[in-house]
Amino acid sequence: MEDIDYIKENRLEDTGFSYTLNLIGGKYKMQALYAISLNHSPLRYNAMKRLLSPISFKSLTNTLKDLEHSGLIYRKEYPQIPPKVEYGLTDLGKSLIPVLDTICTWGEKQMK
Amino acid sequence: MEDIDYIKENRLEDTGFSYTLNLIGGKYKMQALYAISLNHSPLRYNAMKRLLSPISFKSLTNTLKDLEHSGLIYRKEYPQIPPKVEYGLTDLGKSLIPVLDTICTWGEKQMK
DNA sequence: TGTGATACTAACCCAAAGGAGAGTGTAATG
DNA sequence: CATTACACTCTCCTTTGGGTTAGTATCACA
Repeated sequence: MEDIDYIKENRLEDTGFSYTLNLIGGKYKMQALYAISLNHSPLRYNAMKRLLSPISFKSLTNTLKDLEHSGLIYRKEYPQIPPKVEYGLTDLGKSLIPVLDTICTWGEKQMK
Repeated sequence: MEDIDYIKENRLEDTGFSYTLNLIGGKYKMQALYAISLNHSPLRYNAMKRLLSPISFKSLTNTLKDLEHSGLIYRKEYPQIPPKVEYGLTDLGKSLIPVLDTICTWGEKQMK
């Protein structure tokens, strides 16, 4: 009984659930990924900012950094002036899109 | 161009995406739903607390209230002493389980 | 007799998330 | 000659989420 409770307690924290949410939980992470996906090609910083409006510089930068560190997006810098930076989905990031789709689809069904 | 940008800006906020996340975004909401689902029957308050440990009373209460107001779970009170209250999935809540499954499954795949 | 189980609520506090606004350097555009 | 665009960074401020602790009423059990 004690044992079972103990195991159960730790169960939920160890599901793929928390793992996934650690990567894409947060206010804008899923939206950022989805925005790139909908665009069918990499997005530049300011384009992202407009799409995720009313996101702030700070949040956008943090969001992109987190997603990059998680390996879900890549950052490509072009040595130009004025600067140009593109953010695109990695293979890992692409593998998440079906998941995001189910979230989006469920919501759309309920909205009407 | 202006028009397109304007439309695109508002797009992401109006997707089913944000709708869904407003309902199940947050630290424990998905876990709470998933816990009930895994249990295959309604859960009592303290049982939930143990499963979602280390959740606090306050967070659990808020989580349950929000989910109830969203129509994803129901609350059934038995007029007993000591009190007994059960929380179960509504049909709407059940319809979300497949979505939660995809999130969980993706995470499990990546964890190994 | 007193301890624990039940399902909470209320008051207070803290840390982290997020927003606002200014600044950077260069180059094309009006 | 001034403005705009680009991709940010930095500092300060506010908001929010969540934790901690204490307390409630009643009954069963040791």
